[in-house]
Amino acid sequence: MPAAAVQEAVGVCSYGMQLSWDINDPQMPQNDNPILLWGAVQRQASLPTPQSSWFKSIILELALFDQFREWPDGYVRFIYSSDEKKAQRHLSGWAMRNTNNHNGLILKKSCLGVVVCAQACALPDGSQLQLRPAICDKARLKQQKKTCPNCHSALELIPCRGHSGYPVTNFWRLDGNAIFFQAKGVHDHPRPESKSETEARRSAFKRQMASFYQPQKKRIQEFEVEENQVSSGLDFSNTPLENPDDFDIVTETSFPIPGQPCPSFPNSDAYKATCDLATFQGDKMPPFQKYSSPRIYLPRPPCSYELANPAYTNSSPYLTLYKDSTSIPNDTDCIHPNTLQYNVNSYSSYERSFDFTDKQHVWKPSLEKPRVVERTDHGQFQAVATRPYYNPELPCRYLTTPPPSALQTVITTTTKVSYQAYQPPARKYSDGVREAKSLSSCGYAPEDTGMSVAVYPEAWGPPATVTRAASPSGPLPMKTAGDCRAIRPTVAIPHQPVSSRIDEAETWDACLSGLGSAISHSERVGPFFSYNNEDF
DNA sequence: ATGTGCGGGCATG
DNA sequence: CATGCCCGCACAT
Repeated sequence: MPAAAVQEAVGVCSYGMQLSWDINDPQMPQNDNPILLWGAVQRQASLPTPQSSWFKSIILELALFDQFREWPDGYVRFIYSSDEKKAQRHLSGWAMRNTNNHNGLILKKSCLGVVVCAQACALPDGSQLQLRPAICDKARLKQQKKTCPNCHSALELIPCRGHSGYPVTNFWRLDGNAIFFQAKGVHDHPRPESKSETEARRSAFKRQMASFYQPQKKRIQEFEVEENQVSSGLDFSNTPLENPDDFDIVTETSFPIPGQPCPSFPNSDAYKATCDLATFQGDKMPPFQKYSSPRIYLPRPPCSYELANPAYTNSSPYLTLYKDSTSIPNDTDCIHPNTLQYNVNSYSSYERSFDFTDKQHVWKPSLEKPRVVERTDHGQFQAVATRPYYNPELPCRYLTTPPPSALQTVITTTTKVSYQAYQPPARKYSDGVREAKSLSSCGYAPEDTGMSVAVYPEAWGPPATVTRAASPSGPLPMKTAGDCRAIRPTVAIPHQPVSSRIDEAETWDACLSGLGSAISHSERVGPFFSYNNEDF
């Protein structure tokens, strides 16, 4: 998806965030005049002419719609194209369940949180279990009766209390050719496994098991006899394993070992099947447990990692690996440096936000436990900010402008405590910011896109304040983002030195070539890039 | 079996 | 009245 990558690369925050609207507004902003829009983009961004058609189409797409975000967090708003499949399905990486808001026009979903090991046991790689809560109520109850695949202690559902004590809510609204998305609240828990990951593992698990059971029929029958004696979970410790090698379906590259870069992205059935062993404990399981290798039941790559060397540069295997096309990240979230701030602070965000880098660079397991909530005397859960509260509107070029009044009004009038007043402890905040700064200036967008694009907001040319062009007849005022120099990107190819000073013309050339290479690269590695999508 | 969306109903402030 | 949340139902995957 070149456009998504480019949108992130050029530092465009989000289209939705630059217009003032609220999901409850009777009239949603319209942007139905691409011609005028293009003119505005050209003028305000001082784009060189003529532009190639592909560039124009990308700019238009970027200007008109946001690229889908799988992990929205904070009080954010996006406007997706009504053609966006994931938006049509109201997908989210977070486990969101439908919530009746008695409004047929607006679909409301609330976050279910994340399922963790009640003992917060450390997986062999140092990470911790973060399962996706089942959306269906019955399935979720069933899920909670299971045990941790690692230590067999109980599973615990950490509810989301990120919206003034209530779960984070997401709102979806189809209006014309746009799908409006609005999120309220900041997730106060680790990310669960994404839906696509769950589905991928599930299908892979079935395939793997199908191929496994076929030649092992006789043996499986024997296993099942014993398995029935085991109540639940992955407790196969009492079952025999005649030949462990027979069950070593895990590739050597399936899991990054702490302190050791993972050589390739585990985009294989073996990998997925491995993950299934971790979390699908309710399924019929072959007796793997006896095989002591942690590879057997490790879940997905670690979720609690800290960047061991946040100031690393692109002297890493990055170039080699992306050429190899074996390790392409999938999440288009939070690409631009602005969002790094909270991603770095989010101890669970590394998994996807840095899905690329955490496989190529040395990470260290975080000692931080995922228990981000504790009960208060009132039986409520209280956030114990394992990452600081942040206002996502601020890093998104709203540092000089107040949040949209409409949103503010809605939030303050529909919650018990206004979010402006919410000030959880800002533990590690300064560290996170520092890391973010390091990251944002380290030379390239470190996480995903799988493209060779570097973003240097501070290096953008003459300030060309771009106000997102909306419909001239739009009923709502335009958000004037004073710092929004989004359409004047400086994009570099990764092998270019970060610090090299180039004049403006060269900058623009680099931009174009960078975009071009990005697109060609993204196309080249499409199948890998879409791992986290439904079409992998 | 599970995910998803819809909508009734109830409680709360 | 908005909101949160429970429930059942129908339908899709």
